[in-house]
Amino acid sequence: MDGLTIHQAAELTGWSPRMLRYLERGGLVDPERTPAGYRVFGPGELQRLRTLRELLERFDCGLSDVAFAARLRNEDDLRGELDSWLESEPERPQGVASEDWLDWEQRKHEALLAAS
Amino acid sequence: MDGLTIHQAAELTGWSPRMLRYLERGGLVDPERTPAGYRVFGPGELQRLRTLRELLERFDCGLSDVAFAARLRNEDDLRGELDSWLESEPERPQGVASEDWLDWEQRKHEALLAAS
DNA sequence: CCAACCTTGACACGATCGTGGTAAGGTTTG
DNA sequence: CAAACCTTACCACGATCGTGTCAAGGTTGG
Repeated sequence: MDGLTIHQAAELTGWSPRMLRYLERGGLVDPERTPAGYRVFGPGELQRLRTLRELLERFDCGLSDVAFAARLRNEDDLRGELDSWLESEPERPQGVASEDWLDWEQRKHEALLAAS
Repeated sequence: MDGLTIHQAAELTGWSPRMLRYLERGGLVDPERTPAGYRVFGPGELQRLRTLRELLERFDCGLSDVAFAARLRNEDDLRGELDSWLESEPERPQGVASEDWLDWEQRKHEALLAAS
């Protein structure tokens, strides 16, 4: 057997064995199995696991976010509809905020100061 | 004033006023304001809100998912890294599962039956 | 000026997420 | 065969999400 056990993989990637199983349930990793059902992690999987860790921390996002990004790649209609919905976002006035808005912000600050 | 108040918009879109404010906090909608700070919803925003409802139900996803999709559009490096991570996914054997895996599945069923 | 709106902020509550632990049982190895 | 692994299946717990409700106060229209 030329692969690592779940504990060894955990040791080398920084994940806990518990989390490695959780990641598998979420479809984010998919190790091979021995005939007896033991998970076997190869070098590629180790790299993916380390990179995943780095990704999550660097961009401060959750596993469900990554899982959803995976959905976006696989489900074409979801990606399409979602993309066109986001496309239609009416961008706020690109210049300075409207006088009205400034006015409102200003009043808010006054109110805050008055309250303290 | 040629826009709708938050209650009217709620009535017409199926969202609650509470949720409309929540959606705004999440950056998923961004209504104009009157000088006094009252939200003003235009026809475009109403349409977006209805479409959002439909999206969420049709694809069974959450607001945070949509918000994350928005992040993906705006943050190029996030999209890039995430995409290349997903790209590297070692696809499971495209054909039938390996004999080993089948074997394992079979044993699992036996174990389950034996337990009951 | 008063009723009926609107605003923000807070508390609350069930559901899910990310994690850990532990139990019950199969496997591998010295 | 016993120790040290592995497996799945649970219970638990804090954090966050999606929602409702309520309080305290500003705005507006009859």
